[in-house]
Amino acid sequence: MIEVQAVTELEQCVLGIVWQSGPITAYEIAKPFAQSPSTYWSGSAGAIYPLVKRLEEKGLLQGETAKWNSRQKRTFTITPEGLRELREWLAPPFTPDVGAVSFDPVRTRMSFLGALPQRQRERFVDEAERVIKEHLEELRKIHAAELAKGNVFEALAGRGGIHELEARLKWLAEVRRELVK
Amino acid sequence: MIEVQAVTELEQCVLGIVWQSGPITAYEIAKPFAQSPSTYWSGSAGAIYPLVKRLEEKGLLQGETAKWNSRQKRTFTITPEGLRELREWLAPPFTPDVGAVSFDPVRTRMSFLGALPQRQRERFVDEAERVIKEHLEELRKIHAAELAKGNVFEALAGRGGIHELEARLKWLAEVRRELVK
DNA sequence: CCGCTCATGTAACTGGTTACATGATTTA
DNA sequence: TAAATCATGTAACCAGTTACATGAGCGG
Repeated sequence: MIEVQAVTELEQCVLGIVWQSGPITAYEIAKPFAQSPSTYWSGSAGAIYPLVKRLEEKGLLQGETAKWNSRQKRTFTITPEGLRELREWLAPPFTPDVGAVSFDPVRTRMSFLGALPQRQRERFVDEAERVIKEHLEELRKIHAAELAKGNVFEALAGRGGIHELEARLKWLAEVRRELVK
Repeated sequence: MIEVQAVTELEQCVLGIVWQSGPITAYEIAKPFAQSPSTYWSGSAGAIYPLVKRLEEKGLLQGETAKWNSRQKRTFTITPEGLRELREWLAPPFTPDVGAVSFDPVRTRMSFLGALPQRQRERFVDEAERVIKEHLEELRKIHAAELAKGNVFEALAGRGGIHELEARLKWLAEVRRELVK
């Protein structure tokens, strides 16, 4: 019986960050999550510090305590097994959910929009458009920055997010036409 | 001090289902989640049964035990407070994350695609396109069914999902062009 | 010297998850 | 009569969350 200790999506993602930016501290790993426009992961210390410890115990990360002025900090590097794990996560075959439609709070609410009176339905669409446009602007700034830094794959990923929000706006425009009809 | 017992997104969603389809059993509430193409919520008994009990305790749902042949089953109806809660969830102002970009496993992986050799990067895009197209086909079928049933808002929501996956395909086509360049 | 950032953790909680258990009803 | 579906729950688990605690280094 093979011991298949599951690696979570966040763990895989951290593996990717360490691959790209290692040696790196847990603090530095957490930062991009905390600052990301996506709210999916908080990037809190309570998530990351135990996580890197776990990955180290699994042999996917290698920790090293370095001195930093008078104090010391712990940096992590990806191991060969970690890189293998990362590549296995990245490369097909994918788990079934990879191609699935994502969770979108606006879409979820849309199903029940009939519970609002007509005027509030239109306000719903207005406000959704507004907040999405705000986020879109932020994504465009980040994307420009990634391009400038030459992070090709980060930039490509960012473009994916932009496409998603643009699609959401296009959809909402359709919804509005349907509502006023 | 006001007792603000938070209602989760899944709870709100269940509230919406009961509003639309009540009186309804916990079993029937769970089914659409379990069958949904989205894997975000499992729709397991372990999620729904305790949840409806919670909502009943909060006074947002009203349970009633009805006889069903020789057995009995418990059906739930939304209360006036439940409807108020539902409308508050639906109507603006939204919580900040509502307009945020969603979690997309393909996009997450894209950031680290540099860890794969060139040929596997192209295979990544191929496979991603393939699985997304599969899901898209399923969404289109469901959308047609919702339209046929006259569920306007369900159909509109479904269209949102279709737009999202179409945007993902458009994005991947761009990525491929970038990769072979 | 004040406040911000860097840095490392722990503690309590929780909203889900999977898996299990049971049994009636319906349908092929 | 066997299999699928309807129906209701519980138990153990767990990967995250928020909040707390601590303290050094640094820029103005």
